[in-house]
This record gives sequence, C-alpha cells and structure tokens, in this order.
Amino acid sequence: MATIYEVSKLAGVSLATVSRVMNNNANVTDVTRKKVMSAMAELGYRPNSIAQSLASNCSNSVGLLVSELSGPFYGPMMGGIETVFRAQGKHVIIAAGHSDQKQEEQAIEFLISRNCDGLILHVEAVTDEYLIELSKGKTPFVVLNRYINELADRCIILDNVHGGYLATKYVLEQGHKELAYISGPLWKKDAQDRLAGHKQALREHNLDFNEQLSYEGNFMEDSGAHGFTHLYRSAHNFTALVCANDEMATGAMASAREHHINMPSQLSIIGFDNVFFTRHISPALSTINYPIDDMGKMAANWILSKVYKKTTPKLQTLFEPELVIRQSIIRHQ
Amino acid sequence: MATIYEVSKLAGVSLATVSRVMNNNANVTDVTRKKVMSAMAELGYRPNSIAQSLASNCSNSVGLLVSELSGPFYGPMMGGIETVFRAQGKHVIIAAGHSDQKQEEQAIEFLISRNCDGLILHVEAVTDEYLIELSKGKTPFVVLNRYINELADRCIILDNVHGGYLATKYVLEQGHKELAYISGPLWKKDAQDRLAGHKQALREHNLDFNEQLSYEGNFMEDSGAHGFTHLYRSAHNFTALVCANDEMATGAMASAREHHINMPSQLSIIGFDNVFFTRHISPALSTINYPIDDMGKMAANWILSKVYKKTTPKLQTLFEPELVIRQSIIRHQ
DNA sequence: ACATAAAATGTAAGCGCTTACATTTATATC
DNA sequence: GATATAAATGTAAGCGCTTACATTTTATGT
Repeated sequence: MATIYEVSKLAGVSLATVSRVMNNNANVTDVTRKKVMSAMAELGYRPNSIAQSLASNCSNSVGLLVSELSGPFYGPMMGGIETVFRAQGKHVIIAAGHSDQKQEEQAIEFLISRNCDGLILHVEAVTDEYLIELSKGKTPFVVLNRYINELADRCIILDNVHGGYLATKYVLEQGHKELAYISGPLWKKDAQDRLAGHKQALREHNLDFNEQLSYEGNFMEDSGAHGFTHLYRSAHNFTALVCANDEMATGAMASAREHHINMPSQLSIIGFDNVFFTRHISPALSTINYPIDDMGKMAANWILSKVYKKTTPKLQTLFEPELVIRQSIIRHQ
Repeated sequence: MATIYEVSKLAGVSLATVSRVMNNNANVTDVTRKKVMSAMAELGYRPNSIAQSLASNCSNSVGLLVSELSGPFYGPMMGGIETVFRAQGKHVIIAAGHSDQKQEEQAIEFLISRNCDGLILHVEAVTDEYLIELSKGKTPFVVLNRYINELADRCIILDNVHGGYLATKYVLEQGHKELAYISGPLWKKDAQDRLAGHKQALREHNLDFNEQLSYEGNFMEDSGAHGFTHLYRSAHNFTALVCANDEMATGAMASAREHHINMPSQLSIIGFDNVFFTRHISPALSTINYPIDDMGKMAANWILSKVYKKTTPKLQTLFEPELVIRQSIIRHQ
C-alpha cells in the first residue's frame, strides 16, 4: 500500500502538501493539487485512516449500541443511522447489549476504548446514574428511546403518553366501552407513559381504569399470550384489548385464537410500534406508528452536529406517534 | 486519558514492559506485572486502540457488508456475527449495500480504507469478477450466501437445491398433484437452485414441471402477490403453491385472500427461509429453515481462523436446510 | 524596481503504541 | 565462584499521518 510519503516523492512536493490536498482545507495551488492528485491516482493511494485518526485524534467512527441486532424494531433504526453516517464518511461500530446491565456497560466501555468520537445508545438495563456519570466523560453520546431529566437535551424520544392516548381514544371512538389493557413492564418509563395515555383517554370518556382488566406484561410476545389468557379467565366481558406493543398484541391474538375467539368480530385489538409485520398478521393489526427510523436519523444528526460540527437539519428530540388504522378494530355498537 | 508512558513512569518500568503486560505475551515477572497492573488501575488507563492498530498494523475490526440493516433476514445474521466477534474483542464495522452495484463497491472500498482486517460480504449486485479481483488484494474476505467457483473455500452457502427439493417433496407427500411455483429472479443462483430442487422433487414423483404454472418473482412481497394473481388468472387448477421465499409467500397469501380463497383448505402454500414472522401470519407458514444466524457465526469464525489465526470450531461452508411444518399445508386426498 | 504583506510550501515534532535489538539480571553448570 | 545460558527489562526506531511553525514564493502598492 502506498503511503503519503511515496505520493509526495512522486509528486515532488512535501508530505504536508499532500496532506493538505487530502484534507482540502489549506491553500494549495491548482497546479500542485493536480500534481498530487495524479500521483495519488497513479499509485492507487488510499489514506490510512488509522494513522489519520491517531494524528488528528478523531476516529471518524461512532459507536452504536442497541439491545439486539435482530428484531423488527432495531433494523430500521440502524438503517437510518447508517445511511446518514456513510454519506458523511463516518463509520458505525456496532454492539449489542441484550438488555443486560453488565453487557451494556461492557459494550459502552468497548466502544469508548475503540476511540469512537461519539456514541448512540439504546440502552435499557443501565441505570440513569451510570449515564449521568458517563456524560461527564469526554465521549459525547445521545440516548435513544429513553428520557433522563438531567440529560434531556440528548434524549431522543417518542411521546409515549400521547401514543397511548391515541390508541385508546380510537378504540373508544369505535364505540367500545369495556377495554382490557396489557401493559409493558411498569418499571420502564415507556410502559408507564403508554399506560398513562391510556388512562387519560379513558378519563376523557368518563370511564374508569379497571385493574381487573389489566395485566402487566414484559413487551415480549409470550407475555401477551399469558396476559390474554389471564384476562379472559378473570373477566370475559371486554370487547377490545389495548396492548402496549405489537409483540404482545401478536401473542394475545394467538392466545385468543386458541380460545376460539374470532377477531375482530368478537374482539378488537390494537398494538403499538407499527412494527413491520403488523400488516402481515390477520386481521392486520391497527397500531401506533413509532417513527424509529427517523429517530435514528435524528440521533445520527445530533452526533454530526455536536461532535463533528456539521450543519444538519434542525435537531429535534421529541417525536410524535401516529395512529395506523388497519383491520383489527371494528366498530362496536 | 492516561497513556502508556504515564503508566510506565508510575510503575517504574519501561514502555516496553507495560506493552508486554498489556499483550500478555512476553515473559514478565509476576512482581513487575503486578506493579504495572496496579499502576494501570490507579490511572484508569485504557489503551488507545488506534495507536495499537497503527503500530501493530492490525485494526481488530472486521467489516460487515449486508444488503439492508433492516429486514428479517439480516438481523439474525448480524446478531450471530457480532456475538462471535465481541467475545474476541474484535469489533464490527457495518455498512449497507442496498443490492446496488455502485453502493456495494463503494462500501467495500470504504471498509478497506477503514483498515478492516477482514471482510464479511453479503453482496448481490457486484460481479463475480469483481470479487475474484478483490480476492487478489490484501484484505481477506468471506462471502455469505453466494457461490463463486474460484472462491469456493470462502463461500458460505446453503444447499438451496436440497431446500427446494425438501419443500416440494413435502407438498407432494401431502397428496398434492397440481403445484404452482413462484421463483426468485432467475439470474440469481439461489433462485435457480431452489427451482432446480423443485423440479427434482417433481421428477421423483413422475410429474412434469409446468411453465404455465410458474412465475418469476423477485423475492419481494409484491412480486408474490403479482405472481399469485397471474397464476390464478391463467390456471385455477392448482391446489398448492410453492414459493421460493417467505416474503413472496406472504404476498401470495395476501393476494389469495383478496380472491376469497381460503387457506389452507382451498390452497396450501409453502415458503422458504423461515423468516421469524412466518409463525405470526395465519395460517402459520410452513417453510424451509435457513440457518442464517449459524452461517453468520461461521463466517465470523472463518475470519477468526484465517485472519486472526485463532482456533475455532471446524469451518464449514455448506449448510443444510430443514423443513419446518406449520399450518399452511394440508393433506390433499 | 523595491519593500511589504499574503499565499504557498516545506520542516520536523509529535499522536500512543509495538517490537527488534541491546542490555541487564537471574539461573544453571562445573 | 567463574562462565555460559536463559530470562527479564530497557532503548529507540518507526507505524502513516497532522499541524504548528519556519521558509520560500508570489502578489501588491508605491
């Protein structure tokens, strides 16, 4: 591999000049620039980015930590992020935390020791305190999908309360009066918020939230199935089921089907996230859209702006959910 | 950030010694090792991996190029790969090629200029010749899901012929005699192979492949829907539909439903890949399992073995598909 | 044409490590 | 205890760049 030195010799200029044309900042005559460029071309020169990083103290890489590399939620997020960065010549180093505190902390350590210029964190298990402490370090980071008061300006989140509200409001507007609810794990902020939105919608329709008609799941498919079974056993009389995410809605639907309940005629159901397979299941699941790809892009732009001082589209931290109407909810008279 | 120099001063030893304990290769007395270790701990020292890379000419990073970061197929693959690498302290730099020749080539360039020690390539648009040429360069790579004769030992593939055979054989064994087939784009090797397997199974059952009952799709959902409509219009008399992947099967099912065809009672259907949402759709889709996560892990192991000279589980390039029976195929008498 | 300021280029010192080689220290042999 | 040998440690060069500063060239004004 040719080095900058060989280029400079071939072009008959100094190292510094070659470096200058590479980073095309400084003032270089057109004629010398040409000379250098053609020398580069002739040698098939490619700058060694490691050396660049060491000398400039900037690795041009950003770390991305997600819970899982697979799954319907993270794919679009990563896609959005990669698109933004590659257009800017930054690369993304990826790690998975598996929703485990130890693993998440290790991954962050790993990414930092890899000299990432910035981090995009989608973490669930790590404590707020840890992140606040981390924010005092020298590696800037942005947090996706989690709100921490002290770090508010770097938390990119969805308005979950409003999303929860929209879902339930729609169900109520379709004439349902007896709603069951399967929540996420209530130690998670987003689960709390979605539930809060649900309650708010109920209140507006002068309905009370009924503990008997609710179940605390864990955002995974199985818990949706368990939740449905539990609710079905303890109280038959609900006509609609609101789930705090699509996975649990899917599980609930499977379970309902096992109980020979027809959907949507006997039971209406709504999810949350608008994960891509919601339109494949039948009946196609009505849900709340979570613009996770846009939020990923915004996170990338945040880094671009704060770390690399690039001008970017206006930064935004709060995103709005939207109702997606499909076939799983029908009018109840 | 503390440097190796400060550690060496605190520990009262030379740079080289500190380096030695870091790379714990050379012979260092236990007592000096202790001294160095505690100095490191005291300073909260973390090696600068960029400097390590420059000095050692090894970046400990491997490039991963996939078509898309999202989608049901790549997630598990990336997950498998990341798991293997992080356990070894290697990191993965990720890029997406979007099945576009230019973008794929650019991404490869990018990854190489990023000093990746090795590459895992899942490319579709780039030519065989390009890859053969690339193999003469100094960055080793392994190819996932694509077979190139000249590069046979570094192509990790599924036995698609056998997979196609298994799917059709199963359908035939269920008593179906009139099968329709929706293939992938036939310029792709895997699409050809799956079709070849299909034909082989037909032959064994003394049935002819009927051009009228086949349609060339493009592996995307829409083409499955178009395919079904086309087949349905031109020939009503098939009782089972074999699709070259799950996406197209899903599209075909949606289209069939629009034509008020009940599945599986009126039409049996089988897919290929065992993408995770196949069990969510109804009827749950019978399909052929594609162990893409294991294949990803194998690719990672290939790199570990060839590039980093680590001992790994035995390398394997050919993976076997397996029939996954669900509800979308019923017995035809 | 000459002094002066501005622009272009060159020089050389790092960035934080690894590693070949040199030197010192410990261990074994007689 | 002197010598040969092996083990531990130190010295210093260099990995391929960037960049402050020094120097040379060019443009500007009179």
